[in-house]
Amino acid sequence: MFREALRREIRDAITRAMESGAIPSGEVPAFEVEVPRDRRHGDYATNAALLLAKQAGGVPREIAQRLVEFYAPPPDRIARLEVAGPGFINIAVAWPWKRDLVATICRLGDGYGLQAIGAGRRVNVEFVSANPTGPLHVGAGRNAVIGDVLANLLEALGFSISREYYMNDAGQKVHNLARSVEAHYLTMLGQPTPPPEGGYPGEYVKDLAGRLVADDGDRWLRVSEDERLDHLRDISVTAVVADIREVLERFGVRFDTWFSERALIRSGAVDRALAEIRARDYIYEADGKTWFRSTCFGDDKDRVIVKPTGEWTYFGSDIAYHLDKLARGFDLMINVWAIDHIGDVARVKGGLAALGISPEALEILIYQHVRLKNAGEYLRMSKSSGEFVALRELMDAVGVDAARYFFAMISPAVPMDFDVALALQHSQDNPVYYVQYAHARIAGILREAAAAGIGAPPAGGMEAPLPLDRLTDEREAALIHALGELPEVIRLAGLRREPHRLCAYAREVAEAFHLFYTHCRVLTDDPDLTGARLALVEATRIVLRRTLGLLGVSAPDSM
RNA sequence: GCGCCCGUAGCUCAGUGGAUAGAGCGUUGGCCUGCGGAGCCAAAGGUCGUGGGUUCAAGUCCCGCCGGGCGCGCCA
Repeated sequence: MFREALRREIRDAITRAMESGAIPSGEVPAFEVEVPRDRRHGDYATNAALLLAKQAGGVPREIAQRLVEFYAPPPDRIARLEVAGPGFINIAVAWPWKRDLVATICRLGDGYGLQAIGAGRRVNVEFVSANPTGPLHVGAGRNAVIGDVLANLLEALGFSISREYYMNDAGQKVHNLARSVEAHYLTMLGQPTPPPEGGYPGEYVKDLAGRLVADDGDRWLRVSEDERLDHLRDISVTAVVADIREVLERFGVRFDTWFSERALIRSGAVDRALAEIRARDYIYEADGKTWFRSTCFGDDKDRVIVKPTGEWTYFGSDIAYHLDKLARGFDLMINVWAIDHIGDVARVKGGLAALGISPEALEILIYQHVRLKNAGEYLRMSKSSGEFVALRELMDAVGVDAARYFFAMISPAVPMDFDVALALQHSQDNPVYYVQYAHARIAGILREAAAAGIGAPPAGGMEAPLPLDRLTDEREAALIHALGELPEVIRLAGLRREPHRLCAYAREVAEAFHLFYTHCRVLTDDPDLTGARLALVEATRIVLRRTLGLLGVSAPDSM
């Protein structure tokens, strides 16, 4: 809020100073308006003079001094401007401007922080997309939160977002699932059958077979193996997808589109994509296989795109899939992938490049694996080992709010240790409670005010002028400063694809509030002071609820 | 071997080329006579893996090395 205005005004000051010859003219550098680490330096600081000095020569502190003279903002907005250190300009926001922000937030309500940067550009965010061969494990939880929160952020920035799940429901993996169910099915009907090579050992596989026996009895013994496997695959995938969908919904994630790879292949889209790449001469036949010249796009060797059996490799359908997304009108595709797919990034982009599509149309956000720790021991997690911990179990154990907050809290680029024992034993210590507690406290104050007949400020219109000039305390100032950062946090977290910034911010706001709360009583016998502080409390509630909302974490009125 | 990522407090992690590197947990010691103590205050704890380089300024950018993760499938 403050930052946008400061950036604009400093840019104007630079332009005016250049025009008058007070500083060397040239391009306006990409300067920063940042919060100084040491808050005694003021609310904000800019390095504009340092960059100008570097660019056009001159003494940084002198240039800073000139800028200060040309800036000359009205005193009801900036209380102090001073040149400091090597040439920073420190900026202290004046009280009237801070008080304005409180009124603005109360007026905007949940609209506070919304921006128009995206200008309606259509963005497809594809995430989770786990193979439908079994229940989601905890790694999918991290993927889900990163994707969902990023989608929320981009929506707040004015992008038009579609959330998508790509189901790899064709190919060997789902075939193996069908074989695994078949083995149990046959065994249950008196034909002992060992589990297949590459099969899935989980309990859910047996349940699927059991359900089939209950529903259809031995009907599927009396058909051909192909027919049986087709049916088993269909019912298994359907059941697994339903389970995945249910878990994700409980986890607060809803997709606009569940995209089927089988349907894509059946539509002929993959054949068409291949034909187009072939027309551009990036395809050749050798050893009975069809190859893609990925070496033309920086790969270290060419890749098979059609196997000797005539089946597509995953690569063919991947290309067709991304073409399909573009055909649906998206300006940008963002995929959230686990680190083990890092090698595929260049290949898929290469495939798209072969069709003349800019690599910038597809952005792949890589996140590191989640390691589950239990009392210091790392748990092996893979579906084939059968030893994975399901997202459902984790969610049941620590709660949706804690799980989401925890997954969101850590930068995607950093491998994450999730200590199950700790989460189970000390879930009360999870940082999410600190933030939620601040919200609950606020709700308590507003309840109390209402019960005492004190009119809390309405979230919508604030027609009556508030006695905000009664806000004078340094903790009030610090809290307002924190509230002012929401738009910038949303901007950075969204544009840099760094959802974890929201958690750091939520904590900051909660901390500033708790500090305010301990030192500044809200409900007093001074009506004006009470009114002013109630407005600040309401503004804080809006910001906390908004931030938690972007994280998909609840903002409870009581705990 | 090649490619990408990570290395910051005892542990888990923040950190936008900028001023004295920050949180949480854990440890130690304080604070409940009015709105929720799931809170507040204070202390201890760091050669930012390592060696160079660029810069007025490097945890941040570049190069080498060490340690770790993940890839380098006619698996998806």
